[in-house]
Parts: sequence; C-alpha cells; structure tokens
Amino acid sequence: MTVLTSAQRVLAILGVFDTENLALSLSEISRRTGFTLSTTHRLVNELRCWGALSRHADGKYTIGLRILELGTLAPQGGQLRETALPFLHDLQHATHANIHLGVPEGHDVIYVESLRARDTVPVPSRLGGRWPMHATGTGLVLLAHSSQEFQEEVLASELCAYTVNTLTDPDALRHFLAEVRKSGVAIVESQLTYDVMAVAVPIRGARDRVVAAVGITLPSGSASPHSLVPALTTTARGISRALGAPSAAHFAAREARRAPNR
Amino acid sequence: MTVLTSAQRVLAILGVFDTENLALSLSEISRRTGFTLSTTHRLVNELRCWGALSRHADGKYTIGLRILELGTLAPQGGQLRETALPFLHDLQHATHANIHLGVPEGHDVIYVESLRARDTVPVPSRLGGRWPMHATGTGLVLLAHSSQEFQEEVLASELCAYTVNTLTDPDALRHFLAEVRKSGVAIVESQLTYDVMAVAVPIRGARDRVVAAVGITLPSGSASPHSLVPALTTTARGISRALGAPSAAHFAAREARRAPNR
DNA sequence: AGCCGACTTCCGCTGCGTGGAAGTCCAGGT
DNA sequence: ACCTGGACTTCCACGCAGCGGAAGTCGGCT
Repeated sequence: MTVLTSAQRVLAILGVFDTENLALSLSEISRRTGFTLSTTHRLVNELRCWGALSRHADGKYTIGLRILELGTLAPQGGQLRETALPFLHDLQHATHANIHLGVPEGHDVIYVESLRARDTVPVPSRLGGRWPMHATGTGLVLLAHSSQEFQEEVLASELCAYTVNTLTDPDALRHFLAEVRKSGVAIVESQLTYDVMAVAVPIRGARDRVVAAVGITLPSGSASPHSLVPALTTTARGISRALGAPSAAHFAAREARRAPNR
Repeated sequence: MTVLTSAQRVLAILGVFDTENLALSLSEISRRTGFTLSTTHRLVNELRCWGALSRHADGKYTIGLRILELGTLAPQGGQLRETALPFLHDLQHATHANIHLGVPEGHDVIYVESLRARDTVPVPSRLGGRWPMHATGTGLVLLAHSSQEFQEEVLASELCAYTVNTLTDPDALRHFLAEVRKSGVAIVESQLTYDVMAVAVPIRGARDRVVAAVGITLPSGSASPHSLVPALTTTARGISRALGAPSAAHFAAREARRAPNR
C-alpha cells in the first residue's frame, strides 16, 4: 500500500535501529523495513559507504560514527551541551546526584547530557535517551513553559502510566503545570520509576524563551528536595546567562568571575 | 557529470552541515549540494518530517535531534562512552586536565567524549570532533595499534602539518609508532596547536583489540608528562576491563571495589 | 552430500523523482 | 506606490534511476 519515496526508504533503514536493536543483519533490516532484500542491500551499502552505517566482523550493521558526528552539530546537542557542561559538573560535585539536561523534541524530552553519579539510584536515562514529557521532571518543566496549544495537544494524547504515581489525568497535569510556572520548579516522585524523585528547573536562552531544563534525580526519602532548589536554580541561571538570556544577565556582576568571557 | 542516486542526494544534504555551517537556509543547501531548488526543497522537507533536520524561526535548517538520538546508538558512541565515563571523571578529578576519548574512523580520530577542564589550555576538540590521526596523541595511539596495511595507507596519504612540530615525515612517523607500541604510551608536543602537549594510551576491548584511546592535554611545560602515565594507564585498564579485555581481567581483584559489578 | 538461510549480483520494466516553469511572499530601493 | 530581486513553494510531464524477481554464491548444520 503506502508507497514510500526513496528518501523515506533511506530514513526507514536508519529508523530500525533503537536501543534494543543496536546491531542488525541485512536480512533483519530487510524484514523490519519490509523492503526486498535487494533494495535493502543496495541502500545499506550506500549508507555504509557514506559512514552512516558500519559493518562489523559478524556481518551485522550498526549506526556509524558519521551519524554521531553529525548529531553533535544539532544546536541543542553541540552548543547547548558545550556551554552547560561545566555548570553541570559543578552541580554534580556539589550534590553527587544524577544530573540531566533535557530539550524538547515532539512530545518527548531528549537528554543531551546525562551525568551519572556512581553511588545513587540507577535511572534509565542515557545521553540521547527519549522519554515522554509528562513522566519526567525535566519534561514537565519544558511542557509547563510551552505554548498553550502545545500543552493541550500533549494532554490530549495518550499519556502512558509508568508507575501508579505517573500523572496521566489532564486536569491534574494542568494544575501541576500551573504550579511549576508559578514556583519555577518541578518536583516529582516516582513518576517514571519507583523510589526516585526528580527536581527540575528551566533554562532560558535568547529572548528568555525556555530552551532546556536541568534536572536532578535522587533516591526517594533522601535530603529534602527543596534543599536542592537553590543549587539547581544557580546552575540554571549560570547556563541561561551563558546562553545570553536577558533575565539572567542582571545577575552577571555577582557571578562574573565564575565564567570569564569566552 | 557524476549522477547521484537518491540515497546519495539525501546524504549529501546532511553532509553540507559542518562546524562552520550549523544553520543553513534552503537555498544555501541547494547551492552547496548543487541540486535544483525544487529537488532540495522536497528532500529537505522529507528530512524535516522525519526529524533529521529541524527548521527554525529564521527559516534556516539545522541538524535535528533525531540524528543526535541515532548517533548515541553507535556502539562506540553509546556503550563505550557510557562505560568509560565514570573512569574519565575520576581521571579528571585527579588531574584537572582536558580528557579525551577517541575512536578511529577512516584516517581520523573521532572524540566520543571530551571533558574540558575549566582552567587549562583551550583545545579545539569537541565531542564529535574529527581530527587526523597523525596530529593527535589519541590518533597516534590508535594508528600505532592498527594493521600494518592501514598504517601504510595513512602514511601514504597527504599528511597535513598544523604546526612546525607536526609529524608528517613517513619515516619519522614509523619510528614514532614503533616507540608507542613498545612503551604503550604516546607523548606529543604541539602537534595540532602550539603550547599544548598530549599524553595518550590505548584502551582494549574483547579479544584485546585496541578499540579506543584515552588522552590528556596540558599546557606545555607543566608537570612532566611522564608523571601522568600511571593515572592514564590505570584509567585505561579500568575501562578495558569493563569492556571485557582479557589482558585487563588479570588485575580485576586489585581494583574490584572501584566498580562493583553492574 | 544435501539443505537452508543469508547474502550478493544482474537486468528489464515502471513509476518515482527530477528540474523547468509559474506562482507567492517579503524586503529594499527609487 | 511601484518595481526588482531573492528566497521559497507548488505543479506537472517526461525519462531514467531504482525497484524487485530471479538466479547465483557462500557457509553452516544435519
């Protein structure tokens, strides 16, 4: 039925790779895309020549480094991560918790940085990981600062419940998002996995638009989440200022020596 | 002239983005690829729908987050980085220098991790950055442990000189590479940029193949590079063991408590 | 030896993609 | 106000690039 354009075929091949399928053989790719073996073979080879796929000793294909290289050119992946990283390191030294930097993509958050602490709860968030906005601290912050229409669009979509705590009721979410906008911070408990709490605040860029969110995750029942808010907001303001956010610039004098120009 | 397949056209569009061209308008893409505006327009839109490109308020296109997400699925980008990161953090705490994790791709090294220290020399290496093997510490380590044919292939290619110190003479390089194999460490001075020195050692994976290299860069004339070798080899061995390298496993007992299983 | 599955290569027909052309929109100049 | 040029968007008919069937190769397992 649906006939694909050849650009779509190329993308479909890349799309069959995911965290559960890091390495696939030619015929697996063929089966998953539904393309004939000969078509798959030709396209896969073109992708391999370019470096988008690479072939290993066992004959299986994986995503190639050329894609990794390209991905870092995404403004949210490269520049944002690059400016945020020193601030995130400081935050990690101060808190010894897992730190995430998330940006919006579709109805999801993508983590463009994920610093794992060694001795804390394992969280399922890796660099490049994608999670629904309504189920993560960073996602809720981003959603709270999105346009009205976008929020309603997300609230109207299928809201998957990962734990019994996951907020899936549109009215409860509307209320929560209003709180986040008012207080400037999202604090959630066991939304995505049990026994984990997350605290997240927005990061602003040019024209004070919210472009990302920093979040911290800790085991439930550890230090009061509220005690982490000052450290988080300091980090977020530092990053916002480095990104040129007007509202953060007012505080420039106070923190100027932390990040001298350049 | 050379007729392109449509897969190649798609890839060519992605390929026009680089560190100097993070955001391009439709007609810039059209000019750079040499495709007609209508062809470019159609392909760019297909890429945008899929998430490979994204379009911004000013009408320009950038690489999309979907590509970043995909890139982390590359085994060298995702798994390797993920296992190496805690060790690299430890190394950075101990040395306060710039740390790089490089893997081979073609004749180049690609940095799959780059931890910048705040107070040291700026180095031009970012996550996802690509540099010629013969001009970087990590690259020389990787080259030294490559197959004979590959080494000769690289030595026979155009070896660009970035500074007056850059090793470009094939015979000098052969000699240097032999030293690296013997000593297990590459120490270079001002190869890529002036007043910077780099120390790098190999990381081994399954079957003891060299799969990556850790490197450290410091201002020239700081602490003797040799004093850093123990810290680097410890880091490299830790990562190698975590990757399942047989030679590193012998030392498992000694360092077991640093990284309890999982 | 024979079978099966995975991969590779070849080639003729066809339907997708190409590029020209026409149309829209906006900014800047006269 | 009108024109001009540049950037972008849409449409369509033609031609050839790419699709998929089929045949061939390789290697592993019974």
